[in-house]
Amino acid sequence: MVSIKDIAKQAGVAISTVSYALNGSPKVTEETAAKILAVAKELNYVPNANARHLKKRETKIIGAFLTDFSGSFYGDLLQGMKEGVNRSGYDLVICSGQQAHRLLPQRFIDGAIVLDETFSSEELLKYADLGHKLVVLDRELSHPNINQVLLDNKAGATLAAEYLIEMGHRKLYVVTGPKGSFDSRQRMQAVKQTIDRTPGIEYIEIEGDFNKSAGALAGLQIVKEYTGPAAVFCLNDEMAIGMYDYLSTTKIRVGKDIHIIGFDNIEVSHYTQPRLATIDYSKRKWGVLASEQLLKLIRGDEVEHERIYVSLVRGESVGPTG
Amino acid sequence: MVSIKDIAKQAGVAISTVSYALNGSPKVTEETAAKILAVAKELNYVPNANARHLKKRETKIIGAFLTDFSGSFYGDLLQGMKEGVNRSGYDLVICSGQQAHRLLPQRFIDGAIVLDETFSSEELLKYADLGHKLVVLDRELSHPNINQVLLDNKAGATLAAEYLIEMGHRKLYVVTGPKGSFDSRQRMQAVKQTIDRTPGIEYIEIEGDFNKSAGALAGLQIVKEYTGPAAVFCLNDEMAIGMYDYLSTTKIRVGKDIHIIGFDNIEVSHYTQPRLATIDYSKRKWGVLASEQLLKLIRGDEVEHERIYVSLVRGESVGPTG
DNA sequence: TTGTACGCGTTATCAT
DNA sequence: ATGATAACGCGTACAA
Repeated sequence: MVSIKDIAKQAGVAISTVSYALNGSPKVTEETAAKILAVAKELNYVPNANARHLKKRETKIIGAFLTDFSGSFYGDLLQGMKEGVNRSGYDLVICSGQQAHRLLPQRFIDGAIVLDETFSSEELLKYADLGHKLVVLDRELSHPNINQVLLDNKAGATLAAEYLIEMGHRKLYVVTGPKGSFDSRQRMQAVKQTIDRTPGIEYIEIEGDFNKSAGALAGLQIVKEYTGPAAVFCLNDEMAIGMYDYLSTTKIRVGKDIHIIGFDNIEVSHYTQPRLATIDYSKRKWGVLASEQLLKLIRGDEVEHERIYVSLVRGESVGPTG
Repeated sequence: MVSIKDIAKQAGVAISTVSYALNGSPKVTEETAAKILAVAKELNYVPNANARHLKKRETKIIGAFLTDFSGSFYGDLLQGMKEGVNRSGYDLVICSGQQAHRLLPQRFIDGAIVLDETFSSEELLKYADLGHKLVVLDRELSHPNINQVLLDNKAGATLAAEYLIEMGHRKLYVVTGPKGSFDSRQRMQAVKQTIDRTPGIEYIEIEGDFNKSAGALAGLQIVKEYTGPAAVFCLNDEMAIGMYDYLSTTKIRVGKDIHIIGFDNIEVSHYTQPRLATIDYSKRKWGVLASEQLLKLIRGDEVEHERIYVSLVRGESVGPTG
């Protein structure tokens, strides 16, 4: 590997001169700088990031931590994050799994955006205490080194529940996310509040986990106890899709016998028959905002928690009470 | 930040002793080692990866380069890669975009898996020349530091074309990928060879780019010149989905008037009505194999190019000639 | 066990 | 005003 030392030798100047020249410092003559640049190119010089980062104590890299890489959920979100960090000369890398956590404390990245239920809050707080900067998208955490950019779950869930009620439904299932999920908890709360405001609603809760299979299982249960039209709020689209899958093996028809609404407006939802009603929000903006907040934290700017607004997408998966 | 120097001071030993102890070297008494470990924990010591990597000249991190983060295409593939690298104590990070290329030459990662048409072969060869290890999933490149793990495009495309012909179709459209795409080229070649073996096939090529919009445009063209049943081989599922989208706005029915087969068996395809016929392969295995090959390259083991086998998935999107 | 050179780039300080 | 010298960041591993 060629280092600045090699360049210095070749160009007949001091090591520091090479460093200054490569960094465009005005401390070097244009002439000398040009010569050094030429030599560097000739030797195929590439700076060793590890050496630079060791000295500068920053890497200009941001990490995004996800539970897994599956589903079409993350595309736009990550795209947004990348846009946000690139704009400020940072790079984005996506990581997943317990093992990869080390990248943060070992200073491999300058900060992290976390959307990973399995990343414990204790661990996050520990890192924050050590001075690492974090943005969380899936929980509430109070710490000067942590910023939150959360979905407006309550608004979304309220919209969904009101929509079902508006369409005349009086028997209302909710298929929840996993026990520990912040998003799930918030959405459930909002549903309950909405129902409390409307007399005569029958409310049944089915525990899910945000995966397709949970939706299928919930579908099975609902069909088993089927007595007449029912409405279901799957707390995310993934589970709604799972429920479609299961129902397609029965004679129960979505939008007629069972009315379903989801949350997230993932891409697959566009292709379901009938079109799944759901709650939409801009995943790209979410990503951009999250990365901007993180960079502010890193720069030491003032930051306040942010919220991502949502809207209702109607679909034929919810019809009037039959 | 606390460094081994702080630990050494606190524990009353030499810096090198600390380093040995932390790395579990037998050169240190169990007693001393225990004490040092205790001090390290007490001080919340975390090694600085940059310093270690600077010295060891390796990072134990592998990078996967993708064109973008969109679509449900990558999930299993990345999961497979992660499994593969984790098994050997490496971590995986996902990168996208021109900017992020720097991670490789700057030695931020020990090697890269590339599935990104926009990453030029010249650039890849340049890095390979500089000694960096690469696995490519989307092109053929001959270099001792580069290994290929490619789809068996020819087998897949042949299966697809033969399926359409078998079902009685004699007018055959192919919607291609972008001009530079290796996969697209290989698939087209195989289709042509298959057609050449069967007399009386009408063959029409429509240029696409592997995106949904190209499929929609191709659909438009096909409908415009529609005279009777036609079969279409979209060289990936994404475009097939785009074509479905467009056709759903017309009175042309998939599987009756137009018969469509795709390639990739992405998740969305399962939810199309009618079910899209396509070419399937294990994306997870592809990822595992790619990472294994890269690690072999890094270790300096012998490696040969690998191939991922494919199979036909029948679907109601292809019916008999009407 | 310990002292120390080393990996490589940055930058403050000093000499010309 | 230019540019050279050297300390520094932190962990590793050889020599003593």
